[in-house]
Amino acid sequence: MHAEQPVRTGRAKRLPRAVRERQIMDAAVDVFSRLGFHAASMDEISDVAGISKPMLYAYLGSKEELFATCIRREATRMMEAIAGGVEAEAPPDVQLWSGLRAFFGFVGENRASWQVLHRQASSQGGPFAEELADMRGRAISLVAALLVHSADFGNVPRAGDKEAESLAAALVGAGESLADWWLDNPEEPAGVVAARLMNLVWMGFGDLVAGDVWHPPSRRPESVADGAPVS
Amino acid sequence: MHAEQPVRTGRAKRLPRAVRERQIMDAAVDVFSRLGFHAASMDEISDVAGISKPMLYAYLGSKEELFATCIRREATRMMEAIAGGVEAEAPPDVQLWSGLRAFFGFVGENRASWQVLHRQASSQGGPFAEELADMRGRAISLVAALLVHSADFGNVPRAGDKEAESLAAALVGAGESLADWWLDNPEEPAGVVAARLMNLVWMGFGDLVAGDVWHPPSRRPESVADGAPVS
Amino acid sequence: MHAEQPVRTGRAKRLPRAVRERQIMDAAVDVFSRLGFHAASMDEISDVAGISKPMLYAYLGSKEELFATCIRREATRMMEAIAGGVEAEAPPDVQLWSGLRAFFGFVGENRASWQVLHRQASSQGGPFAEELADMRGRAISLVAALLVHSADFGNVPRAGDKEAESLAAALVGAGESLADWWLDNPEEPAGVVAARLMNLVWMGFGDLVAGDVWHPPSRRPESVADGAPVS
Amino acid sequence: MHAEQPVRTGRAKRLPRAVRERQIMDAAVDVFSRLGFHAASMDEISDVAGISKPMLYAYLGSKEELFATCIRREATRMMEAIAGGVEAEAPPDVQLWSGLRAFFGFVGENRASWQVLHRQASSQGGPFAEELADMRGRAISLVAALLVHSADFGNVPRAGDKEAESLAAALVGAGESLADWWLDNPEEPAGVVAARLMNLVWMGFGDLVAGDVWHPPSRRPESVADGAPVS
DNA sequence: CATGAATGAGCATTCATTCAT
DNA sequence: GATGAATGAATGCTCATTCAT
Repeated sequence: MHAEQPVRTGRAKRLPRAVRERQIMDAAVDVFSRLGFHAASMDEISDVAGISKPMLYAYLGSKEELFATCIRREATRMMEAIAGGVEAEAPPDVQLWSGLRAFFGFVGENRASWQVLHRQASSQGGPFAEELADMRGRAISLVAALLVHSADFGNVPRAGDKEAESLAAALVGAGESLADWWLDNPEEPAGVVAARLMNLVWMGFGDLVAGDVWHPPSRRPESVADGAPVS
Repeated sequence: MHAEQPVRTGRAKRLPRAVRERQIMDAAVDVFSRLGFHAASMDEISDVAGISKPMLYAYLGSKEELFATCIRREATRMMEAIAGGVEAEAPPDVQLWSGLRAFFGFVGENRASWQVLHRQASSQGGPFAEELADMRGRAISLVAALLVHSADFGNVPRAGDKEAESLAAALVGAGESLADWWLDNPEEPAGVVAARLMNLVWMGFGDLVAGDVWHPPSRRPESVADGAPVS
Repeated sequence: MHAEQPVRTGRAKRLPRAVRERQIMDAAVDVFSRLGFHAASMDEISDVAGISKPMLYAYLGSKEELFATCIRREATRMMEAIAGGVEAEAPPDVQLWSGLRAFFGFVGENRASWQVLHRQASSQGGPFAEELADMRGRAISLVAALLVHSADFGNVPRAGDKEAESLAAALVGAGESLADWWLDNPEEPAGVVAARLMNLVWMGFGDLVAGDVWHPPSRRPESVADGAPVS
Repeated sequence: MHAEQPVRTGRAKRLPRAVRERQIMDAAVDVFSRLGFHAASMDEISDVAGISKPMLYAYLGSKEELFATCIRREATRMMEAIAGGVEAEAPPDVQLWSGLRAFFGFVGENRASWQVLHRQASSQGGPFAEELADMRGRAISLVAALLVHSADFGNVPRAGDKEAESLAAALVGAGESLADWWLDNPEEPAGVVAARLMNLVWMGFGDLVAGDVWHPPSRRPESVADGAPVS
C-alpha cells in the first residue's frame, strides 16, 4: 500500500513536482481513510507526507481540493482496474464476471483507497458527495447497460431503463457490502465470494428476464406502495 | 418529517422534560443527517431545536452522547418498524418479502433517520461505528438465518454458515443501495422497487440452492483467487 | 464541622429565614474551602445546602456576595473565639499566650473555616482580598499594640510603631504557617506547638527590647538595603 | 519588571522560539499574579504577551501546563537567588541571615513572581498545590537543618527533628508575612526589615536552645492541648 | 524552493443568573 | 415561598490557512 514516513526531520529533498504530488496524495489517502475527512488534519497529512504545510497548500490547494483530488484519483484507479479486467467484446455475463473479479481484486489490494471511496466520501456534504455520487452513478449505468444488453440478447421485450438501473444499483450495493464483509472475513478467497454474488445475481436476473418471478402468496406486492408515500 | 425553526428569538416556552428531549433529538437527527457528525455544530442543533445550548447539554449530554443517542433511537425505530411488519410464523420467503417492504416503507417515511444511519454512522471512528456495525451485523445474521432456514426446507445439503452470511451481507447491501437509488428516483412506487429486489434475490437464491449455477465459459471462477491475496 | 446533605430530593421544608441562611452558609463554607472560590459552583453549593438555586440567590445574593458573607462570618467567628480566650486586664505576655492558644484551638476545630480564610480569600482579586486584608491588618495591629504596650512596661525607649507592626506581621505569619504545619503534623498537641512559638517570639522580643541583638560577623546588615530598591 | 502591551494589533514579528517562550511566560506570570489561576484567561495572557492564542498553545501547552511551568520557573529563580546569596561554609547564623537578605531582595525585585508563588499557587487544588507545597516543604527542611546544625554547635541536647521543623515552618511563615507587609510599607529598607526578623528569631532561638524559656504565670502551657482535639 | 512562525475563526462546554409556574 | 427550566456570556482549545525569512 502507500508508503509513510511517520516523523520528518530536516529539509525535504527537492523532487520533481509529479513525484512530490504523488507522495502527498498517498499520505492524504492514508490519513483520510484512517480518520475521515474532518478528523484528518492538514498537520498530520503534511507530517505523514514528509513535507511542510505550506508545500501541501502549494501543491494541492485547500483541504477540500486535496480530498476531492484524492477521491478522483482513487476512483479513477479503481475504474481503470475494473475496466482493465473486462474485455469489451465478451458476452455480458463474462463482462460482468470479469468486472466483479477485478473489483474484488482491487479492494483486496487497496484497502485504504476503498475505505476512502466507500466510507468517507459518501458521508460528507459539500461537493464530494456529488462527485462521488456521479462516479457511482456512472458505474451503475455501465452495469445497467450490461443488463439491458444481455436482456436484448434473450429476445425478450426490452426491460425499461429504470428497471435495469435499479437492478444495477442493487447489484453495485451488493458488491460493496460483500466487499466489506469479505474484508472482515478474509478466510474465503476473493474468487469464491465473487462467484457467489455472480451466481446469485445472474441466475436471478435470468429468471427475471424469463418472466419466472416470485409471487407473494396472497397479496400483490404492489400493495405496499400505498403505505410509502414519498414526501 | 421533523420540523425546523431556522432562527430562534426570545425565551423558549417551558416544556416538560420528555417533550423537549424528543424535540431536541428530532433536530439533532435532522442536522446530523444533513451535515454529518463532525460538520454538525451544537450551535446549529440548538438553533434548529429552538433552544439554547445549555439546554442541549443539560438534556442530552455531550455531542458524542447526543449522536449515540440519536443513532440508537433511529436504529431501534427502524428495527422495530421492520420487525413489526414481519410475521414470525410465516415461511421464509414471506418473511423476507415483508421485511423488505417494511424497510422500504421506513426509509421512505424517515429519510433523515435513514441518512444518519446509513451515511454518517459508519464513517466515524470512535464508538459509533462499532455500535452501528453491530446492529448491521445483527441484521445480516437475521437474514442469514432466514436463508439457512429456507434452504433447509428444500432438502438440500445445508449451506455453510459463511456462505449464507455472505449472501445476506450482499442482500442487505443491495437493499441499502436500492433504497438510496429509490430516494433519487421516487417516481416508482416503493412496492415495485422492493418486489424487483425480492425477485432477483429469491429466484437467484433458489437456483443457487438447487445447484443451478452460472459457469464462466472457459476458466474456473476460482482462478481469480490467486490475484487477490489478503494482506 | 458543618453538616452536608449530598443529594436533595423533593421540596425543601419551609424554615425560618435565619436557619436557612445558616444552613446555606455552612454549605458554602464547606464547598469554598474544598474547591476555592472559582472552582466552586453555585450548583454544587445549592445541592450541598439542600435547596434550589433561586433560593440561594434570594437569600444570599450573588456568588461574590455569598463568598464575602462567608468570609466575614468565619473571620468574625475566629476573632471572637480568640477575643473570648483573652483577658483584657492580663499582662501582655499572658494576653499573647492566651490568644495563641485560642487561635490554635479554633483552627483545630474549624478546619474548613480556616482553609477559606487562609487559602482562598487571599488568592482572589476583587473585593475579597481587600476585606480579608483589612481583617488581617486589624489582627496585626492588635498584636502590635500588645508588643508596644509590653515594651513600655520595660522602661525602654518606645519602639517605633512601624517596628512593632512589622514584628506583629511576622508573628501573625508565623502563627498561620505553624497552624498549617500543625494540621499536617497533628501528632503534637496544639499546646506544645503554640508554646514553642510563644517562646521563640517572646524571648526574642525580650532580647530585642533589651537591646540584646544579633550582629553579622563582619558587615552591617543594612548593607543589603542598597540592592533592593522598591520599584 | 515584565513589559506589557495591553492591546495588540497586526501580526507579531517573527522571533526565535526561545525568546517568544520567555516573553509568553513573563506575560503569564504577570496575569496569573494579578488574577489568580482561574480568573486568568488564556485570551488575556495572549493579549499581554502580544501574540495570538494558538501560539500560546503551540509553545506552552494547556493552561495547566503553562501555570505549572510558570510556577516551576519562578520557584527555581527564587531558590537560586537565595542559594546564590548563601555561603555553604558559613556558620548557621550567617547562612540564615544571608538567606533572609536574598529572599527579601528577590521579593522586592520580583513582585509578580512572589505573588504567583505565595498567593496563587497554594490556593489551587490539582497538581500545583502539591508541587508548590513540596518546594515550600523543602525550604522548611533546609531551614530546619540549619537550626539543628546550629543547636548542635551549642553543646545542647539535640532538639527533636519535629521541633526544629515546626520552628522552621514558623520562621518561613514569618518571612513570607513580613515580606508582604514590607511590600505594603516600602518606606523601610529591606535590610532593616530583614534584620529585625533575624534578630527576633535568632535571639529567641538562642534562648530556647539555652533552656531560657517563657513560662505562663500560673498554668502550664500544655493545658491548652485538651481543648484542641485533632479531628 | 521550503519552512518555522503566526493567526482568524470557530467549536464544545460550563457557569452565574433569572423567568414562569 | 420554592422550583424546574431556561439563557447570555464566557473559556479552553483546535484547525485551516498564510506570511516572512
